[in-house]
Amino acid sequence: MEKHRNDLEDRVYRHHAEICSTLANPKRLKIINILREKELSAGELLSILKIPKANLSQHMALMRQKGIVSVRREGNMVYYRLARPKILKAFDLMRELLFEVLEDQQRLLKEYGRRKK
Amino acid sequence: MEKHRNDLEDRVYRHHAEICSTLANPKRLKIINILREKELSAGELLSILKIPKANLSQHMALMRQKGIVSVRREGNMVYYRLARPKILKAFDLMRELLFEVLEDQQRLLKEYGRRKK
DNA sequence: TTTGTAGTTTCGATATTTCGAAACATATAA
DNA sequence: TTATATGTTTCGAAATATCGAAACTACAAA
Repeated sequence: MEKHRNDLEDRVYRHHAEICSTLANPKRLKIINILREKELSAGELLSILKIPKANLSQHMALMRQKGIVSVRREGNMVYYRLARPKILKAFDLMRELLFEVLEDQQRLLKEYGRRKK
Repeated sequence: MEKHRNDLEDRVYRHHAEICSTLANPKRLKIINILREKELSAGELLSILKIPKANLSQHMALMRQKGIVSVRREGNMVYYRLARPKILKAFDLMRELLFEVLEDQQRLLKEYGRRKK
């Protein structure tokens, strides 16, 4: 009864970690940022990213499965778009966090340097 | 000259991915959530988490290195705290995103079920 | 039907992450 | 000093993630 709550809590943390993992890859982040403005076909993404199409397809399959992107078929082509606006909020927030950290580290390095070794 | 911009852009995406990776683990997320309210010593975290202390130390070292937590020594003990408020914004936003995705998936399952197989 | 275009899936090799065990470090107490 | 309490680091094994190559699928045009 208490155990169940913990199991549930742990499952939530695992899902939480999974959705973070989905963002934890440079190519996928780049794809998300490219899809920021408008939906694009796989081919259009390929011409921007210059990676093998099998690899793109793998990343897109993962993001589709995790609810990050949605798909629309039109004839031969497959169009991808971000599945929800919050993806971009997450992308932007994580990048802000990154810059905060980098600035802090810069600042620390300078202070340390000022102490003449 | 154009190459350099791309290299820089790719390096930013790699760093961006790294900071996402730091959140992409259930234990670390739990630790972040526990540190939401106040700083805690390693021992206090251990008594909540019930994991081996070497393992906790590994996670804390990683988060320290990535600028997620800060440390304060006091005698024997080491106190950890979140290094910046934006960590919690990120934690909360990612969890909201998770719930949005889960709700969507639930909804899809129901709609699909209504179609009688 | 055959061919071509656009994209996906599977397989196996490599790289990265996670974690327990054991050794190590550091500060306090006896 | 020696012992104890609190953490950390290193090492190697297991689990996960990434990716290229090749086979495969879906649709359209000839």
